[in-house]
Amino acid sequence: MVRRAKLDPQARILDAAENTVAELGFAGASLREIVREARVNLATVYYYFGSKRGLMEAVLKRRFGPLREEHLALLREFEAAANGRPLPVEKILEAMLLPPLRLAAKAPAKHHAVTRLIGRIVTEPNPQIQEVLRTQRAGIRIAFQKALQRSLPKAPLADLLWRMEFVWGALGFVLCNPHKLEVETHGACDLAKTNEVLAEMLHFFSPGFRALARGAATS
Amino acid sequence: MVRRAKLDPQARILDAAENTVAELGFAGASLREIVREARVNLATVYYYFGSKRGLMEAVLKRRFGPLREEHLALLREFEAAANGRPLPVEKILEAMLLPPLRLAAKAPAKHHAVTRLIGRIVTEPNPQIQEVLRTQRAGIRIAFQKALQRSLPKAPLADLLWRMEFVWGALGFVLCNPHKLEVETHGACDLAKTNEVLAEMLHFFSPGFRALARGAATS
DNA sequence: GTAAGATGTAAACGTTCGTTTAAAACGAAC
DNA sequence: GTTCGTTTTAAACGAACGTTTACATCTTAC
Repeated sequence: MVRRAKLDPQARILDAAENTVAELGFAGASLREIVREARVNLATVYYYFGSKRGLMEAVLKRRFGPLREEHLALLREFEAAANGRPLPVEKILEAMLLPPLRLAAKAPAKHHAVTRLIGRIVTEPNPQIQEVLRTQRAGIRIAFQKALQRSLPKAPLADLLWRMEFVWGALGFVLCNPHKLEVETHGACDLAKTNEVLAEMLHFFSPGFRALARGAATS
Repeated sequence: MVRRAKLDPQARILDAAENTVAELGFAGASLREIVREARVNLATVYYYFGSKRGLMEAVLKRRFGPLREEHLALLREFEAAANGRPLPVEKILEAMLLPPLRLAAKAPAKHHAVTRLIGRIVTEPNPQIQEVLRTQRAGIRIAFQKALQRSLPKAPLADLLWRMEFVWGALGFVLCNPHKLEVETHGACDLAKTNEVLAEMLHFFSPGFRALARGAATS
């Protein structure tokens, strides 16, 4: 809390906004609540960010910019190591899942703000926020789709796309409310154990993708 | 629209509230917007539902009550047909997935209100709403967990719980914004084709569960 | 020291929110 | 036709919202 005061007002506002949005959603987070937590004047938000929407965009960009880079970097790293061969689905899945999971684990134990922020976008109703997210994540979806198509050339595109959506959905769901997850499973599911979660997801999703290796699923 | 006027004010309010919540979320949906669409007076909401929260609870209960019944009925039906033998995971998954998917397909083409409502709950920030949902869905989670444990007795509980969360997450995600789904996949993913979606999910998830048949996943 | 530009603040703007009040309109019973 | 309980309505309440304005306070340069 003492160190907080040393940060620029900008950073304090962004942190407070992230926390509040994670807790109350974009519509439910009010500027007055945010500036109270950030210990700045209400007008300061407008000085730095222009409007509530501007602040929310900044909140999202601060997290999704680096996340996007990490996604792409990991994919490129794996592809470089593969020497031109198609990646196994496990590696593609790892590149999809690891960056958000790492972000989740990095967050302080009780404050899953980042995590819940990421999870929240899945169902964000506000069309303006949706648009920001869409542009922020442009390219990511396509990069992974291309990688999967190379890895499973015989798989019908529709099957691949459906399965990608399922993976994103499962990821967003567990990111969204890690505390609820932990409670309802009586501690069996702990999002903080990154490697464990990643392993669970890889073991669960890989067979489903590999079933497509020989072409369309039958029956 | 003409038929709408024949409905009780209660039903009109519930319909309007469902639409508005689906579009704007619980926090974003205002009573004044709802009563405008329902063509009733603002105070009517308080006469029938007591408060905004009461209305929201009624909106949720109207959908989740029958959904819950359908879930349990389907599970019982399959178990009756199995004559005491454990259900194959495909049947359990079908009982999990089919009721919401059917509800989604039943909705009029352009108005995916029910669908998006169900999807929205995944990340609903409001703790009060969360509590309503938790009680509404109590039992469902456990019923499917029990069925899965019977079907895959050697699978570690934690693995089963994780996988169940992934399934719920994937389902919620595709329910949440079917239109976005259709656009971003250029029409390849159409939630209205219930059988197709169900088949995709079954083919994707079953292998992941079956991999647990012989015990814990290794590596 | 002072001028100038960047940064911070207090106070108010108009709007919309959830909620309440008190009275009007209605339908069935006698 | 009057009474009584139910349903509907218009109007207002205080509070909170996003936003703007005008004014203080700093920092830096000359």
